[in-house]
Amino acid sequence: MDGKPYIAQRPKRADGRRNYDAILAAARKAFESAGADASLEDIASQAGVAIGTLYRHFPTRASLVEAATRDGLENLVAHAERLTAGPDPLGALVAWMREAVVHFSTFRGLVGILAQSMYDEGTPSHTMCSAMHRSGADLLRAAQAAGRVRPDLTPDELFDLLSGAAWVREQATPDRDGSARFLELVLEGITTRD
Amino acid sequence: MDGKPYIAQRPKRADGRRNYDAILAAARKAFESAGADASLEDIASQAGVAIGTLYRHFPTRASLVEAATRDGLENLVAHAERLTAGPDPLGALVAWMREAVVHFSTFRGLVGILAQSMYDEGTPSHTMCSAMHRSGADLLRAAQAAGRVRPDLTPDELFDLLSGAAWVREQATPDRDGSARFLELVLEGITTRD
DNA sequence: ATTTAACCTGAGGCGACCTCAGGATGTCAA
DNA sequence: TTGACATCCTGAGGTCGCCTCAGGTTAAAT
Repeated sequence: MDGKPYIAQRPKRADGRRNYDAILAAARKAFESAGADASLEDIASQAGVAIGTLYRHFPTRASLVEAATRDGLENLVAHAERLTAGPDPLGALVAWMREAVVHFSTFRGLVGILAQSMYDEGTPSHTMCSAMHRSGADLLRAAQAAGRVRPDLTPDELFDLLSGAAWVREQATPDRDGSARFLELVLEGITTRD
Repeated sequence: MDGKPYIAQRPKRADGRRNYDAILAAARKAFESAGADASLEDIASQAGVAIGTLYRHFPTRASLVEAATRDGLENLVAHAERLTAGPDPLGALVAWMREAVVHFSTFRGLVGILAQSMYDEGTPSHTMCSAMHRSGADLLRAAQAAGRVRPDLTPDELFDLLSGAAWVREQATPDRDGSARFLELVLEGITTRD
């Protein structure tokens, strides 16, 4: 039905690159303070650019979100690769899960977009989500092979748990952030008894 | 600063009541199919009423959501009271949790509103949320007293877990609903070892 | 029948989204 | 240096949803 999902790529011309970067910086700031549904017109004007220019580089809101979060998620995947095949599979999985929850809740509304993208190809973030899925699955498999995590837990279920934790974190206020405890309780449920 | 939160109450005049009910019915339908951010103008026109009439009865979206979900949540609270002091505290808690997750995810976006209302007085749904909080806390306390649930779990944490499960359910597609498994894993984490 | 408080209407201002025709400009090759 | 052109930028304007309010209508009480 549709073509491949649009992935924003840095433009060739100097002014294009400048504006692309300015928009991305403004978007990161705006998303962080106003959530994923921040005003695109605000972002454009904050970047010192007309609204049409923003749409030129990022035809959809999802493509802008993808570009704004790509680096962080790439780091997450890279970190997973560094952790894989370490001496402590359970510790690696747990550390990675904690980190993932933080990245998933970079700003309000992100985790919903990622959860959507995880199983919906044709979404800008789908590529990165798939990579994360693989990373998480690898770490999970290793921890299961070591007998430290219940063997019937699937990667999909792992991501449901991570997403839930990230969502709770998203809802948190400065005085009330239950996400750390949330993850702790979840870990209690998925690790095997000593 | 502000007065008490607005709680929609059925109006006195016959035409007022008629419209109030029609709006509520239209809202329930719209929320179910389009989520909590359904168009209020659509709801009004679906109810055969001008937009001003909708705003007369429900000055804010939150007040309409509250009215649309009050019955269901009242049932949930009533059910909790029926379950309290039964012979099987853990079974009661688990049954109630399952039911709560279903109610929290009646439509897309609801659980976020409820999570917000839980700790924010001055919100239409706060009253009902507090009642639920008490209900859940009672069931939790009973299960803990029976030694079936870890004693360090607080009601706030219980609601974080429930909200997380409901959010996962909200994201689910017909072919992929991990919320039941989510709850199962969570229960594994909060129940005491046999 | 009169009165009146409750109720209803819908035009209109606002902000956000998104498109597109027309103009500006960097880049590259000659 | 100078075209030539593809890339890029602009911002007016159509659409939609939110919300208000001045003016008209009506149920219900006396």
